[in-house]
Amino acid sequence: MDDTTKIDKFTAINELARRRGFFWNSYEIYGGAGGFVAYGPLGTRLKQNIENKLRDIFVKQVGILEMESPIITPGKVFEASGHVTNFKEPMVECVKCNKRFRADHLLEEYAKISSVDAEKMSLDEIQQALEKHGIKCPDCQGDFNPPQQFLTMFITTIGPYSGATGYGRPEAAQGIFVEFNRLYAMAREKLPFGVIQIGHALRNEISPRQGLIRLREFTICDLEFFFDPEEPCCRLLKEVENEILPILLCESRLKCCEDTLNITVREALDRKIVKSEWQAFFMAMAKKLLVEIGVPPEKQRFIEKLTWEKAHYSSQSFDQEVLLDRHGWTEVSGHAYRTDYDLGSHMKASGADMRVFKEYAKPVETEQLAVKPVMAKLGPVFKKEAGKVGELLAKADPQVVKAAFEKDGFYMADTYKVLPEHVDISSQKTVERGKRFIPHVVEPSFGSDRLFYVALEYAYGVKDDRVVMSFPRSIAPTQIGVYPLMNKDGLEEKALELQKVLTQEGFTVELDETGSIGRRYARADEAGIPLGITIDYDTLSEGTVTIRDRDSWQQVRSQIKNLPELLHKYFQRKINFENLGSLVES
RNA sequence: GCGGUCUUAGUCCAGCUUGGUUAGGACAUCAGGUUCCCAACCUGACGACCCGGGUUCAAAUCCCGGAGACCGCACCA
Repeated sequence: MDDTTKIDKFTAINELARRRGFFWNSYEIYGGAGGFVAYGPLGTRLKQNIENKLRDIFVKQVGILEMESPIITPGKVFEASGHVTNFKEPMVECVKCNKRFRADHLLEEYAKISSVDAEKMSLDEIQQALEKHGIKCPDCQGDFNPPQQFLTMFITTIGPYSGATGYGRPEAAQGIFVEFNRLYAMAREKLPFGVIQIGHALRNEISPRQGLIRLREFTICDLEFFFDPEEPCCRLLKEVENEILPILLCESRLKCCEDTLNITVREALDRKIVKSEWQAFFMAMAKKLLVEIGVPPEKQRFIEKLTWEKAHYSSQSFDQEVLLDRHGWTEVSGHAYRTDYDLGSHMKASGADMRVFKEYAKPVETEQLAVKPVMAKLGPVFKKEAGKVGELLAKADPQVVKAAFEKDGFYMADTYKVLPEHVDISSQKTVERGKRFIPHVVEPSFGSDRLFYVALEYAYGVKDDRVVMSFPRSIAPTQIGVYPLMNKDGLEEKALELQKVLTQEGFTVELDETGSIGRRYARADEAGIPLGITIDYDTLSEGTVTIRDRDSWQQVRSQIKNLPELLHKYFQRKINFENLGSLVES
């Protein structure tokens, strides 16, 4: 990676992206709209490859179930989940300098009202509190306008009636939670299991900036992993326990210290820095994912979220951050321990039972003394009062009743004198086969567009004044370029033939026959094509081709008939470039 | 939302101060020629003044409004 690039990478990449069709701002012909982007041919493939990498890791390797649910969501869902309350921010604006502040933050800071209390306050209450404590604009001491709510969810109407409020989902997670019962059935009613959803989400950001980093419409990858809080052990932990997690802890952050603690997954758990084994597992997997899309471990870290930074549902949160050239440390994934908050909320609001049944290893048999009123005896004695006496006896503590009989020969139920023959005191067996509980959830959540941008930035390099996009071979939007050295003598036909063969083998292949060979290599480098295969006169006479490596610009010579097998191995990372043929001396 | 800087072909930039014929260059793209293993060369083609309004005989240029971009502040569950 070239760290001495002169212009900043954000600018260079945005320019390259527009020129080569990775992505650009949407609606340009109408002047553009902030926070919306379009992906071009190269970008779409790269983004798909990154998302498929995520699928490969989580769906194929870990066995997470994938699902897809609607973006438009009935109001009730986000009322239950707490988003309608929490995605609203009370804001005040200074009449003098027009600066805007979070009203709840002002109350916390200047009136020492806790964030929990501040969140519960209505707009009127906030205004009264601001006046009562004489809070003015911290910048210019000006007065504030009345507080207003800013809702960061997109709101719409479902169907023709204005009563049916719908929201554009700000996360894909709720789409999973609301379908929990069916998904649990798909998982054959066994914990733990996870569900992932990759899809669009909408957040009406106040001012989206920074290109792909903050969008109003973006692709989110939410993975909800459900487990039994009494069995929090992660069966896959062994695979990652020695993986190093670079963590920036709350306590360091509060001291304004940026030093990360580099500890293994095992240590982080032992020292209770990460509370949940599964959360630690997913953090380790997230680190691996980023390495696979081209971000070296030393450019990654996890930052523990401070209490007031955490989402309303989260008990412990870490953000995975990647160091970017212009924006510094930037969040690419969030890891939240959502406990049973979401399922609990939906259960309460919808009335659906979202608990799971857990069978005990052995049924629990409990034997207890029970007082059973013998109504046949009670009736004649207490007449109309018999029912009431029966009730009193049923509620009484059997031990106390028994002791009273032994000591006094009778038991006083309220004012009624009960004799031993009026009741049956015997031990009763109850068998409990299991219990019902709400699973806990850990959630890794990735921003697909950010992963995409990060992949571009880390692939970006300059060699001999040429831009080379060194994507890892597993995510490169185009895998192979095929070039006839010249457009005559049958070289073109041979190239076309090879392209067809390789395409049928399942590779993404591009044929480029215009311009000098050097120009075509340069084009390919910019598009990040890892391998270039050139058809020359020796191809016609000896059946060999040259294969060029994007990053080293080295070439090897290989038999054309061996290509499919060699290339499959290369893209499966079983062999490296040097193994593709014999090195051509330059 | 505020303040600063900015917006001209696919991309990057010049022109604007001082209004005036056909808005200039580089790269990219396409066609033809030539060359043939790292952006060679020649000929040609394609292609732009962010939007709206105003001033003026005349606006890329001056004025007003809007949209968008970047930086800083604020916001980002």
